[in-house]
Formats: sequence, C-alpha cells, structure tokens
Amino acid sequence: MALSPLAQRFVLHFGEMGSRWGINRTVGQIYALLYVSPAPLNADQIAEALGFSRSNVSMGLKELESWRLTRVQHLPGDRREYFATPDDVWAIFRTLAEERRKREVDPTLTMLRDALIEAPTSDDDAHVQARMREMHDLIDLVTTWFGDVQRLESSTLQQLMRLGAKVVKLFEFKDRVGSGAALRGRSASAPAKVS
Amino acid sequence: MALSPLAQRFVLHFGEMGSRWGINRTVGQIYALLYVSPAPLNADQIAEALGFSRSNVSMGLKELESWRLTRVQHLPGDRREYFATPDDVWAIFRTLAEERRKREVDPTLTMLRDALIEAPTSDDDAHVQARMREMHDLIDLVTTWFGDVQRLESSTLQQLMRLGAKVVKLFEFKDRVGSGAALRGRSASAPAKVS
DNA sequence: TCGAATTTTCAATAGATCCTGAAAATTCAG
DNA sequence: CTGAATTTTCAGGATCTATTGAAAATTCGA
Repeated sequence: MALSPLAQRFVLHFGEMGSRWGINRTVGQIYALLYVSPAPLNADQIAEALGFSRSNVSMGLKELESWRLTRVQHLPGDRREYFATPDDVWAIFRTLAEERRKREVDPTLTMLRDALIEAPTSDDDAHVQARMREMHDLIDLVTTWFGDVQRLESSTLQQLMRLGAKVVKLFEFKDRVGSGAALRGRSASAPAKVS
Repeated sequence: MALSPLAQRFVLHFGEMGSRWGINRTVGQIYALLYVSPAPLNADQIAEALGFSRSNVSMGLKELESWRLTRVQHLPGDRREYFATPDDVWAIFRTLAEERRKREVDPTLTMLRDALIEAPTSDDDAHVQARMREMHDLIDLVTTWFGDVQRLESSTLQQLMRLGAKVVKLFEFKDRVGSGAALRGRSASAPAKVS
C-alpha cells in the first residue's frame, strides 16, 4: 500500500490545508487518501499508508464520520470495516457546507438573536445592538439563500453558476419584458431587511 | 473601558468561534470588540478592555491587518494609532471571502492543476487524477462564480439572494419566452465542464 | 456462550501554539 | 538631533492539541 508520489502530494497537501481550518492533519490526510483511493480501505491499510498509529486512525475516522464524509462498507467474508468517501463531489460539497453552517454559523446566529431581543440599557449598547443586527441580517440572508440554492439539482446549480454574474442580465430582462408571472412569493423587490 | 455585558457576550463568542476556524481567540476578540465599538480604539484600550498584554494586542492587530479587516486612523494631537473595522458589513463579507479564497482555495487549485498536467504512470494514478480533476472542476466553478457575483453592487446582490431558489424560475421564464438576447457570452446551455 | 478478531477508549507524553514581559526598534515633537 | 512616547519583536514559559500504546470493549463466527 505504498502511495504513488502523485497521491502522496495530494494527501500531504490536505494534511497541511486541514490545519488551516480547524481540522487536524491526520483527519485531512485520511480524507484525502479515501477520496483518491480506487477502492475502500480498512483502518489498518490507512494506518500503514499514512504512517499513523491504529488508534489515531480510529479517532480520525470518527471525526470524518461526524462530518458525514465517509461511507462504510463490508467485504464478504471479512469482518473489518472498509471506508470510502461519497463519490459525487457535489454531494460532498453540500454536506460540507451544511456541516459548517451547523457548527460555525448557527451558534453565532443564535447568540445574535438572543442578544437582540434584550432592551439596550445605554447608548453604547444601542450601538452594539445596531451593529449586531447588521451582522445578523447579513448572515441570515446569506445562509437562507445558500440553503435555498443548495437544495437545487446539481445540474441546475451548475447551470446557474456557469451563468455567473450574468444572472443579473436575466433580472433586467425580466423587468424589461415586464412580467412578474414567473415569480410568485418572495419578490425581487421586497423591502430591504439588510442595511 | 469596562465592557457592557452585552458587548462582552459578543466578544467572548467571537473568541470561541475564532478558534473553530484557524484564527485564535485573541484575534477573534479584538475583531469583535472593534466591530461593536462606537469609536476607534487604540492598542492600550483594547488590551485593557480584553485583559490581554499589550504585545499580544499588537500581534492580533497585525493579523487582522493581514486580513484587511481593520482601518487605522489618528486623532488630532495624539500620536497613538486608533483602530476600527470597516463599517459596511457587505464590504467586510467580500473582504473575508476574498482572503479566505487566497489562503485556502487558491493553493489547492494550484496543487491540483500542477498534478493534473502530469501523465499518469499507472491505472491507479489515472484514477487519482480523475478524482483530482472532479475536485478541481468543482472548486474552479464555484470560486469563479463566487468571484463573479461578489463583484456586483451590494444592493443587486441582496436582491438576488432574496430571490433565493426562485432564480431558477427566471431561468425557465427566459426559456419560455425563448429569447437569448439578454444573454450574450457564456451561455446557460454551454457544454458541461464538470462531471 | 466462548474466544479470536477488530475497534474504541484513555492516560500519558510529545508537539504545537499562545501569550507574556523585557528589550529593541521606530516615530515624531521640540 | 534628542529623547519621550509608542509600537514591534522575540525568547521562554504556560496552555492547549495531537498522537501513541496499552488496555477495555465490542463484534461475530463457530
């Protein structure tokens, strides 16, 4: 199970990158290894390929599982568990985005909401709350929007992204044609909630 | 310069959150403090308000500066530097996104591109490259798109986001009306680059 | 149910990062 | 140019995180 130089570069890069977010080197490397592996691997194979202790790999796999980034399967006549990553990169992207939202964004939104229902007790606090509200509204808008488009079919989402800033043209186009018929519900010209 | 309980909660939360990404507690707290502060603060005020050493604050401010998240100003007749965050939350959002792309995404894209121009030397490596290409194409599409829409006016961007998944309706609307006139250049039905 | 195979837990330590105080460097009024 | 005010640097200690080996727990075929 020696890694090819190509695979090794990929794996090491993810190890380094991992530590640039909160995730640690081991976890990053294990994920990268599983991602490029042509077949699922068991924990011993991972430990050997990466030169980590068996127990470290066990920890790392548990962490990846908590991010919903692994699939587990069994081979016939083998009791060991074999690990792989989901195949579809768009599915992986969605999962990652969702988990990060849950861990990094939601707690902040909650804190902001809690703080915003209290009555300010001074002018300074009124200012603090005003700033908190600006942040809250931005985060709220961005995450709601993100959750919204994320639920689209991968192919639709890709179309949309390829369009890039040109969606705005569509926008103007619609206004020119002058029909709101295609857009029921939340309107493009709803009153601004964000500063 | 004692913090109100409200401001304190905000500041402490950002300290904790900070460490959930790569950024450390000190930096998170300093940023949060500046963000809600009604007036710019000098380093001593920050150190006192947060209970950090002067030198720690100096480090933290340098880090924030490297993220382009501070503005520096001088008060007349005072040699000390006074720090604030940019006012516009959308500008802050853009800056953060750009910096994170530079630090976290671009190096990965570079690594992937470099690895993808090499000729695979085995079947396994061919598979590794195929997986790397999937990842590359996804990241490339998402970051290009993001850079694209990020350059829009804040108000346009907000409109777009409020629309949410309903942009797709616009899409269908355009197809029904049957005109490509509004969409020159990169087309919505361009051949797929991504799996 | 037993026991071998496998996985998980956990206390101990290795390693990384943070934070400080003291000293060096810089800035600027006079 | 001088020296006080201010900021930055940096080595060392404090604190936090990662990693390991050994032991406990679990799983499952016989």
